[in-house]
Order: sequence, then structure tokens, then C-alpha cells
Amino acid sequence: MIRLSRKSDYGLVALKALRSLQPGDALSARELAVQLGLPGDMTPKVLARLAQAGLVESSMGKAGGYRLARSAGDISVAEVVRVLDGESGLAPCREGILECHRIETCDIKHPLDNLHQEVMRVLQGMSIAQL
Amino acid sequence: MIRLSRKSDYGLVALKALRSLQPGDALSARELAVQLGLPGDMTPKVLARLAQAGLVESSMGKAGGYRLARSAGDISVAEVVRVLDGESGLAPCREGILECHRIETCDIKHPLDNLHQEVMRVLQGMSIAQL
DNA sequence: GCCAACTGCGACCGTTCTAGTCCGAGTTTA
DNA sequence: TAAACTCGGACTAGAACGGTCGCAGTTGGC
Repeated sequence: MIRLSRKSDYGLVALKALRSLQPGDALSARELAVQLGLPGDMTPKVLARLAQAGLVESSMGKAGGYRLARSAGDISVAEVVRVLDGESGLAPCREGILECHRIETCDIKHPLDNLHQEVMRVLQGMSIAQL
Repeated sequence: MIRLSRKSDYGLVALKALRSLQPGDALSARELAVQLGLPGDMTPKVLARLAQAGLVESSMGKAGGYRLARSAGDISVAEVVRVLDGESGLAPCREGILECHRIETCDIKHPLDNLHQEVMRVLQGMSIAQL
């Protein structure tokens, strides 16, 4: 399936909301959740992950919150998806535990990898600012 | 997640195998499964679905089996994915039962739909023959 | 005419992944 | 010192997916 997870969806919406923030200001996760209608305890998680990856900055303590770490035009959809969903190839050959037993003879992996790169290039081409 | 389901994966592999068939010949689902190392009872399902969608032709009875209904160059990856996984937008706003409650105020749906179309265009650009 | 080898189709179950919640700890400001 | 926030892990419920089983219908050969 070519579909974004909810996490990525939430992340995109949240980033978009942070875009219209005055420099120096910050929005708390709870405020964002209420404002955007996102599930309460999911929002801090998504934002924390984005902060960890350097897409947003966080300030702790009272009156703390999140703000964009870079300009909205510098953050691509691809980056958000990669941070929140992890990057895995198009092909469902799981790595690790459930390894594909066809891996030796698989002749479609390379073409699919190429496709995957093209898809990511498309996502790379759209920034938060363009959403 | 931007990942193909196993069904789509199996479908692509199977179609690719059918490509090198003599005209008039047919391969049974079981043969394909053995030959490609696919799970035994999954393969008939995938092929039946493909036949239903007109991507492969089937002949019943003894010595029956499957063959491509069109030339491999005319079948795109996008089509296979659409048939086996169903087409759903990039955005995870499920339709029907679990409708997104943000649907009214959602301002990223349209941009995501555009992205989705671009992604499908990429998949459309690769045919079974190119795999 | 019967049997064997297929497709076709629906029902079913177990596993995996995802979404969402809860809770405790650390940080900052008033 | 208290309030408001981030941070991180652990846990639960539910949906989606992969995979299996069984039966009906069809065809070709003996």
C-alpha cells in the first residue's frame, strides 16, 4: 500500500501549524493537539520524534513548547515521512527477523529499489511550505 | 509507509514469470508457487484476482493455468498494485467506517492527493517488461 | 462415463503492526 | 516550591495482513 501512516499525517499537519508561528514563540503539544483535533497523547510523541531528528526545536519547562528548527521551505515531506515511519524499501522484503527467503533469487528487487528512489524524489520535491 | 504489500510483490513476481511463456501455454498456480518459492495457497488467490481484473487469462480444468492477457509492456506496476492492494489516497483519512474527524478543516488533503497522483505516475511508468 | 487436475470463491484463524493511553522522571519559570 | 511543560518507556486494544482450509465448478484424458 502506498499510504502514509497517521503519525506522518499528524506530523505534517503539526509542522504546517508551527509554520505560522512568530519567531521566538512556541506551541505546546497540548495546544497543538486541541487546535488541530489530534489525539491528545499522540501529539507529544510525534513532536518529540521530530525534535530528536532536528526538524523542530523544543524548549522545556513552563511556557515551553515546539517551533520549527528550519524554515518551512527547507523541510520536505520525504524527510518527515522518513523520520516518523522509518525508511524501508518499496519491496516488502523485511530485514532482520522475517527475512525474505527469496532474497537470493529475487530479480525484482533492484527495479523496485529504483522505483522507490523515484517515489522518494517526488516526496522530496514538496516542502512543508507548499502543503 | 511507502511499501508494497506482499500480495503486490507476489503478483509482480508471478507476472514476470508468466512473461517468458510460449504463446498458448499456461502455468498452473501451483507450478508458479513452487518455481518462485511463494506460499502455496496465496498464489492462486493473487492470480485469481489478477485474472478478474483482466491482467492474466485463466483456463480451467486439467492442464489449465494462467497466462498474460496482454503484452508485458502494457501492464504497469501501478495497475498491479491498484488491483491487489486497492487504490487509496496517500492521506490516511479512511473512508467509510473510520472517517477522519478533521475532514472538514483538513488543509493538507489536496496537496497530498497531488503527491499521490505523482507517485502513481511513477509506478505507471514502469511495466512488467522492465522489471 | 468417470477420475484427476485444475480454477474460483468464500470463510476462517493467527500474527504482526499501528494507534492510542498511561505513568513517572527531568526541566524551567514564576 | 509549585505549576506547566518536555521526554521516554511500557502497556493495551484493535485493525490489517498473511496464510490456510474446504468445497463447488470446469475441463481433458483414460
